Amino acid sequence: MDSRVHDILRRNQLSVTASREKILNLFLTNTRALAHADIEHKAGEKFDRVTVYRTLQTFVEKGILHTIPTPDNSIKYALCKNDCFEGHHHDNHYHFVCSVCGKTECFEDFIIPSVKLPKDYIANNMEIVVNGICSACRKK
Amino acid sequence: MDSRVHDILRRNQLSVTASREKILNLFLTNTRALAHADIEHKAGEKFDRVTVYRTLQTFVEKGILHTIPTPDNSIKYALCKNDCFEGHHHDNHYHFVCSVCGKTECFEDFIIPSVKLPKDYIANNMEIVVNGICSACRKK
DNA sequence: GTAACTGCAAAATATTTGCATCCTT
DNA sequence: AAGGATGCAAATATTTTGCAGTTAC
Repeated sequence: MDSRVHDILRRNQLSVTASREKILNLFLTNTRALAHADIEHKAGEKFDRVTVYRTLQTFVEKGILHTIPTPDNSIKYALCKNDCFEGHHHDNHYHFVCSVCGKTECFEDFIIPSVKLPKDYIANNMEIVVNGICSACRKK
Repeated sequence: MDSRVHDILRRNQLSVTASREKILNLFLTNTRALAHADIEHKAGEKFDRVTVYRTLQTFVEKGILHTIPTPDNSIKYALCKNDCFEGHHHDNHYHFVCSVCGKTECFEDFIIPSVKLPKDYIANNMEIVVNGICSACRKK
């Protein structure tokens, strides 16, 4: 169990329960984004379907996780970085989905260029999903 | 009925049926993107749910429509521009979703900056969804 | 006439809600 | 002890599949 699990839950005024600890730990020990099914059917674990729904929803509301829209329109979840706590999302990041293995990753260290909008439009945030082939699949 | 409807269907080797004509016409006479429910419950029309699913899928496969992932993870569909025929998507466009009225639009006339990827990653295309307030809602 | 498309029924999936019980604080 | 979280059952909602009848070409 990752040592940050407990702190993150307390920091967000969430009671520390077994399900929350295990699910949050999955994200902390995993670089890729996870879908509901990835969590529910995780080997060796038996999470109740409803608990997974509710836990993910709670984490998103608290800003611990954020959702990623994928090309096939399934929902994936990924950890927000530190800046995301308190609901203030740090939106200068984008997502990469590998079309071969399906791995979804969240990159923060790359400049996101601003986009021009038509007159009188206001942009609040921007979601960028890049599709391609990850380094591991490219080398196969 | 928009005069382009017939041409577009023939151009994509699709037989011209009433449902396809009506659904395609909705997109041609509408600047916003439409969700499955928008079409099925369209006033004055009674489309069979299954026919809508199949028609949308066919249009996406043919490259007539493309899907837009929205923040609430519902699927919306929008017309591809001419360049998209034959399955060659013209991906230099992005989508705007108004957080007030929910209107989803497809903009093509704005430069999309390239994004740097980690070493050995290959980008095939990029999906950009901008959230904000459209001009109509801003003026209210 | 033939192949493709539609619409109905039904199956399969996915998501939400209610509630009694259990756990955290 | 009190409030919140869980897990089961059941209600809803969504999407897919099968198939007989209909339509386009």
